[in-house]
Order: sequence, then C-alpha cells, then structure tokens
Amino acid sequence: MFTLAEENYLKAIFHLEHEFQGEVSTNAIAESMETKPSSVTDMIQKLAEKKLLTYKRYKGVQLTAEGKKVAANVIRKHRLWEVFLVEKLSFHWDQVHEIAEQLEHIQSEELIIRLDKFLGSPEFDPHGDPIPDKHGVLKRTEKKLLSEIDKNQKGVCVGVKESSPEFLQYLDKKKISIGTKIRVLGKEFFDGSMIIQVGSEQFFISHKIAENLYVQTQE
Amino acid sequence: MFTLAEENYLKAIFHLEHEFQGEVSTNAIAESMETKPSSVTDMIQKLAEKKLLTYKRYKGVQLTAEGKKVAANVIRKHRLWEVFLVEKLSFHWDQVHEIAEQLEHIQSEELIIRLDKFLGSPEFDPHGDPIPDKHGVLKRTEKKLLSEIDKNQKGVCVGVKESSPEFLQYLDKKKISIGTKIRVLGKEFFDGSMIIQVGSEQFFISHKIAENLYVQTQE
DNA sequence: TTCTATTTTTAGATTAGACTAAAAATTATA
DNA sequence: TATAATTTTTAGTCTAATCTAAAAATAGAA
Ligand SMILES: [Mn+2]
Ligand SMILES: [Mn+2]
Ligand SMILES: [Mn+2]
Ligand SMILES: [Mn+2]
Repeated sequence: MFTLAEENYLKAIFHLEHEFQGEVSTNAIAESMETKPSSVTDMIQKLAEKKLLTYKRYKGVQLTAEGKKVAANVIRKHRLWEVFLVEKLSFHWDQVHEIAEQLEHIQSEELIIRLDKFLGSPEFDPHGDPIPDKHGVLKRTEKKLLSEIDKNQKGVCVGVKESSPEFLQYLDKKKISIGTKIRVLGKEFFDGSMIIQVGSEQFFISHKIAENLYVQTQE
Repeated sequence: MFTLAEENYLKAIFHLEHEFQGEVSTNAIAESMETKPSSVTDMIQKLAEKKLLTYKRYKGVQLTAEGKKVAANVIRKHRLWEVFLVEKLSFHWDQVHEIAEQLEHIQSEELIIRLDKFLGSPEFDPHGDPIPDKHGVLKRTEKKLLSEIDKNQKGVCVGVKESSPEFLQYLDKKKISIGTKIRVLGKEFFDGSMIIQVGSEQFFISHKIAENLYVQTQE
C-alpha cells in the first residue's frame, strides 16, 4: 500500500505531533529522521498529494485522519513485534527496537491479527509504550516524567521516553525496569539531579535520566 | 548487507541451479522472476562485480561459494518463518509463502538463531522443503515425484514441488498432506494420469498433479 | 557453411528517494 | 522598518532498479 519511506515519514510525523502540539516543521522532521530538509520537502509534497497530510509551503504539516491511521498502524506493528521478540524469543528490551524497525513494514493484515492473538492482545510494549488498537486508537495513560515529581513523592516506573540500548542498559545496571518503585529522596533545583531510592539502594541520577523515565504516582 | 533485489536474484539463481544442473541462463532468471532479460543482465553484472557469481557474457551465470551461502541463508529464513506462521500462528500452509517472501529479508543474525531455537530447530518447512542449516548446507533427502513411481507401488507424501495456494487447496480437498500414504493403482502411459488410493478413497489425478508431489518409497 | 531465429547485451529513459548548492520566504534583531 | 539570520523550497545531480528498443552474439536449420 505505502512504501517503506512513506511509512517511516508518517510514523515520525505522528510522533512529532504528539511531542509538540500542532504543526510539524520541515526541520523537525529532518532532524528526527536524520535526513536533509530538502529531502523532507520532497516527501511531504508527495504525501500531501496522497492526502495523508495537509501542507502549506513554509507552514509545516499536519496528518489527516487517514495519515494518522496509517502511522498508528505502523506503530501498532512495531510494538507488537517488540512484545513478540521479548516475550517469545527472550530478547532483552534493549535489543528489539532495530529489529522491530524492519518488522513494522511487513504487509499482512492477517499476520497482525494472529500475532496479536498469539501474544494475548498486549496493551503495552516492552518499553511501557501503549499499543494502538486495530483502529489506530492510542490509549492515553496517566504518567509523568520522573523529573516532574517532587521530593518525598514516589511512583512506579511505567515506561521510558528514550529507548536507546545505552539508556536501557544503564537502567538495568541500576535495577530499574517497568514496574519498579522509585522514591525521590532529594532534588537539586540547580541542575535537576536527584537522589532516589530503588529497592534498598539509594543513588544519584542526573536530570537527563529523570526526564527520560515515566512514572505513575499513586495518590 | 545486500539489498532486497540482490537477495531475490541470488535466491532465484540458487533454485534454478538445483532445478537444472550447471549454468543458469539470463532468460531463465528473467522468467522465474517475472522481469525482463535486460534487467537481469544489469543485475548479474552487479552481482559478478561483488563476486557473488561468475559471469561470462552470453554464457550464463553460476553462484560462487559466497553467493550460495547468501542465497541459502535467505532460503533458511524463508522456511523458518513459514514454520513459525503455521506452527505458532496457525496459518494454513497455502497462506504463508507471500508473507515469508517479506520476512526472509529481515536482517538480524540473532533473530534467526532465536527463532530457530523457539521452533525447535525444524528440519523441514510446511511444504516439506528442507531448511538449510546455519552454514547454508541443504540436507538432500531421498524423494521422487509421484509421477515417477510405478503401478502398485506406494509412497508417503513428503513435499510439494509447486506450492501455490491453488495447488495446496486442491491437495486439501483430496485430503493429501505431508505424511499421507499414497498407492498408485493405475497409470496411463498416454498422458501420465493416475488412479491413486488415499486413505479409503480412490480417485483420478492428472500428470500435472503427479509431477508436483514428492513421495518417499519405503523399500 | 550460410542464413535465420533466438538469446543476450547495450543504450537510453523513467521512477523513488536521497543529496548539494542556491534561491526564496519567514523570523529575529538592531 | 531595514537588515541579518534562519528556515524552507527549488533546481539540478546521483544511485538502484526497472523498462523499451535496438544492436550484437550465439545457436539452429537449410
Ligand atoms: Mn521501538
Ligand atoms: Mn518500544
Ligand atoms: Mn515459500
Ligand atoms: Mn515453503
């Protein structure tokens, strides 16, 4: 139906629309896809012709309902495959993203219906990200960045914002994974760094770590 | 490592080398890939430069050891994925080829190691075709086409030569699958048609059917 | 062996997707 | 508001993979 490149653009724009609200700029797309702005202009003009997004020169783009549906479906496939890789093939959560980047483009409705059933219709992927349903609807959950919660509050880790191998391996070393309880013992206003408690351990984390961990506070 | 097109050419040539012995002609490749001879010439010149096959103008091609290894690995992936689709996702054997055509190009050594283990290191795919091992070695089994065996002989169905949905659905209708015992009750020399016994049923099959069914005769 | 039919290759064009360099539009600053 | 900086688009080039049409080589028949 759509080419690999088209699917990747739609997916990137979908993520950017959620990250910032409203229109997405050419440069933002180029940066997130590690490509040149001129290449982006080319592609968004093509996607606009196919009515997958709306585009006015110099004004950025916005996905149409159809564009959102296609993007959400690619993301659904990506995350279901990540669950498969971790749950069935025993991959570690830091190893699955690259492979899912390829698997998300396999074209077969029936395959995804069956894969979803085989996995027990999971709602979240191994990084805590919600899996869109077959209509492309993303369940929004209540979650905050660890960096947003205050001293003496606690939360349960429910996801990661960044999911690079480097970051995930850091979390492993610190024994933090989805479901881990975290208490903020101290917070430095100057640089946003924190002292946190994880299990019986207490240690320092930088702002960069805290702003990439999602937690749910239970109050 | 290699592009999708390169992998498909290598796979097609590998199959053709087994079907006919020796060099493979440009036209044979073009026909099997449903493309034009001029496109084939282009690609085989590229593959020759990469030392995946040897090529002399007008003389056809032959895979190098490296070319064979790459091709066998693609076939290994194709067949392992077919086993996955049938054994784990309950697809029917006539539905898996198209999807495996896509999955065979996913690049990840580790994925195939784990998939193989997950499936219990199967030796044959759902159509009875042998799965090359990790070094690209294809186990050759003793098998004949049903059309080659004589009246009153019997055999066990161990594979299909053609695996189009149409043919596989025909076999289903006749209750023939891998492992089914077949006895040849009569054979017409004029057109190669046969009367065969399958279970308690006796029926007529054309030569076209008989020359696409592999059997093992146990004597 | 000479001519003809077939096979294969070359030449040139096309499309998708990327790039660089330069032009145009927008935004920020003085 | 005029000028400078930044963002975005256009113009033109490149590569992979395909095609058509025509030329060249080989194989088959007379
Ligand atoms: Mn991922
Ligand atoms: Mn994920
Ligand atoms: Mn197949
Ligand atoms: Mn098969």
